[in-house]
Amino acid sequence: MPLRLASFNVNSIRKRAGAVRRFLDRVQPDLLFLQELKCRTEEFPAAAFDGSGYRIHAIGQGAGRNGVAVLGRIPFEVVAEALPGDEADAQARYVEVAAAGLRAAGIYLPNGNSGGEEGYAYKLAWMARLRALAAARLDAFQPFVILGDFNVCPTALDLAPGALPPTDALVRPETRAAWRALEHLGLTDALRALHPGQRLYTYWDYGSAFDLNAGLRIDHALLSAELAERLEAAEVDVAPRAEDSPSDHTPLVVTLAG
DNA sequence: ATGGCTACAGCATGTAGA
Repeated sequence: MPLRLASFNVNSIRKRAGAVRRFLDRVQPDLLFLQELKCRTEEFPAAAFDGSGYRIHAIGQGAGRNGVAVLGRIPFEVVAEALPGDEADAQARYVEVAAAGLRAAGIYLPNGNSGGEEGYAYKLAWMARLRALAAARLDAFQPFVILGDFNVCPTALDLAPGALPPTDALVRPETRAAWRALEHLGLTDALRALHPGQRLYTYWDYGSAFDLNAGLRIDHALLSAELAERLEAAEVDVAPRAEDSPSDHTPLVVTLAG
């Protein structure tokens, strides 16, 4: 049986519970990682998933910020609710599970455009901690995937021309260098590996950006070598972005051979 | 290169997103 993993930044789960339920019913991922819940853990609209066959583990945050979750139709064990070395960080940006013989980390990487240079430094520090974690997993030969909203356009191919200024935290040279440092540990960018040279986006700003296809590729799945060898498919599922009242992101779906 | 969106807290706008 292939294993299907998905990631979806929902921009408020309370607004998008219906969209997520439709996605689950249609695509049937084994594990789905959500970002930007924008609610407290106890406010997660779990009732919308009654009868779906999915178990939910949400890590919310107050003040309508951040928040991640994992929904699984296969057994999974939550092994971390914060990026290791980051436990004191109150921001809900990380969830890691053990399932189907692998480790999967769902992330909501800091945007880095707010809070001035301090805010940007937080993003780079977070990326450095993520790299240290990935290095430890790879050193242990642990089948490992990191997926989620990375808030990084890795190359010029990953954003519509002119969509962002070169000073934006999503494309700054230091951001891209930190992404490459992750890749160079031996991780495979699943979507890019199967679609080299193609302009594929996972985010379109509200307004006219979707109609103009002026998007960004900022949601990613990075695979360890064991999982890269099993990579069968990686697709952007654009359908949820075309619905009424959508998230500004749309799901990324990765299929691994069983 | 933002906020012309959108969401949230909370009740007037400010913050954040990317």
